Amino acid sequence: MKENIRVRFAPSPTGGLHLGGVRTALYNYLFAKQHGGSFVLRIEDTDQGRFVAGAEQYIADTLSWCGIEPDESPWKPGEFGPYRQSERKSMYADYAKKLVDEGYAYYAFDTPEELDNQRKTQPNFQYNQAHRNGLYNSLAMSGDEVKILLEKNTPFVIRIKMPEDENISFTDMIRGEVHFNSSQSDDKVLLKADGMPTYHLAVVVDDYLMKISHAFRGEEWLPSAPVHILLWKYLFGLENMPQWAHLPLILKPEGNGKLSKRAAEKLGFPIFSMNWTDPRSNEFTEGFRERGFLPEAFINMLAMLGWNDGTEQEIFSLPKLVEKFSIDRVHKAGAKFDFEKAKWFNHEWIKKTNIEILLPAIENIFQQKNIPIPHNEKSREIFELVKDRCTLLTDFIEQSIFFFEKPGNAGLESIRPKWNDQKNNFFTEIIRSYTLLPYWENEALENTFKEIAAANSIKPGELMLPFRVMLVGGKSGPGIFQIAEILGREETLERIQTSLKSLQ
RNA sequence: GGAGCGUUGGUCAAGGGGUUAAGACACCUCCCUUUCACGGAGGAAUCACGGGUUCGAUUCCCGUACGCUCUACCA
Repeated sequence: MKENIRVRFAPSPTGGLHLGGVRTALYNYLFAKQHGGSFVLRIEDTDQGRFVAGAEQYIADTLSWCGIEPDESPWKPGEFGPYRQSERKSMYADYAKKLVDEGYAYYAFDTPEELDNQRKTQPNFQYNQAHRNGLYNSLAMSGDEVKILLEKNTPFVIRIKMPEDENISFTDMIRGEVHFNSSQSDDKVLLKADGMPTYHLAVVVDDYLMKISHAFRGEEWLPSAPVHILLWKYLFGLENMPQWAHLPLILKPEGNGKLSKRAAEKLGFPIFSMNWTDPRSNEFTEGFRERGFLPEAFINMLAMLGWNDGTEQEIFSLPKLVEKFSIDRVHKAGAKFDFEKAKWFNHEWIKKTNIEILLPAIENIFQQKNIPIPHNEKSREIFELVKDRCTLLTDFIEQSIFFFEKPGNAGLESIRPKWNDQKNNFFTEIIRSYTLLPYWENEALENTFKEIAAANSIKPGELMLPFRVMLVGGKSGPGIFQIAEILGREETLERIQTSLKSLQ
């Protein structure tokens, strides 16, 4: 075990941050913090052509929303910068050349078109030991030929020369021993024609230069691990290689396969942490945050997708996760994402979070919808009353809107069929009694209501629903006398009166 | 096609040679509430298949099936 724990998260900004990416970041962070180490954020923006403007900021914002603060990042450089791969460009070519000089890699002059042709004519074509001698590279030609081509500035890539039939194995922190045969992998491109490294070269060089001790990434990287292992062996020595952990994938809920934006869209749930507009297509995607998720619930839900602490506990705060997390309890198998369960986590967090803390987010939601609400004790009281019925932050609107806006007349239609003079008289009398009520308070309201009902020989049950519809406009919600109490005498009486008129 | 990885209810999962195979989400029933939620009680539902090893496999081993990932000058 290395002395200094340094865990890196190296997202590509080409597609923004999906659920899987945030979970990788989270696990990286948990592991680093738990061991008193550093969480290093490095941006893999090697592929300039597909670089998405604004993605970097988006990644920063996401992590910040989740409460995950990197110890080192492009915006908070440590001593191992720069932290943006595009700014590290000059560091890679020398290592690639060194590999060529030592016989571990070679120049390849084949154009992409030529290779495309090979793949068309040979279904399972691979640039590997079986084919490389018949291709246009420095292994298949004389040293003089190579020199001439290089002097003429012929475009080239540098490829790793995969050894023949060599056993490559390493210990994955989640999967244990994993074995590969070197003949299975093709000769991956290390340095592209534009001088930029591919991911394969870049991770290894960057992880070495940044003294990374632990590298966690998605399971999709497992098949290319042997290339990375070899590179470590050739360049820096296996003893300096970070410990690997390949995290299981997050799968889509229906059918099988990796969770994708398409799948999420089809089933109507977010896949991005926050709203995201793709600058290339202008396509807008709603995020978990705007959908009404609490960051605490978001990371809690993510953490539990592939890990648990072995007890029955499911609700964990970030500090608790740091305390309890253990990489060897992470699952090997992928987990299907379940939006219902995600909502359950949010519901639990809303219920346990103090209204004072929730208030800014709630007010924000109302503001987004252009519904003005007063910032006062009464609002707090209202939200406290409806809190337990809200699964998403956005539910606060639906659950409490009638406190802030008068309900329309539409709801009255549902009670009109059973409406009669007897009920009309009852409510007329209610208005009179409520006007005279010394204390406008829940229990007094209920008692009076029942007394008058009894005096008129009507079952209270037949009157409660009409009363509710008059005040709220719908058939559900908190206790109706509690609602009336908060609404206040004036507003309550006015709503009854308006309804009575409408029902004539 | 090849390689790697995986497989406990519909979903997330605990367990890991002998268990009535936890718990959560979702679903159903009942209670609470003169509403709807919340809450409470209960219910239905699972070890992919076939061989070993063993007194005994869901658990260990080997196959098979199925699924996923990768197989780009993308990450």
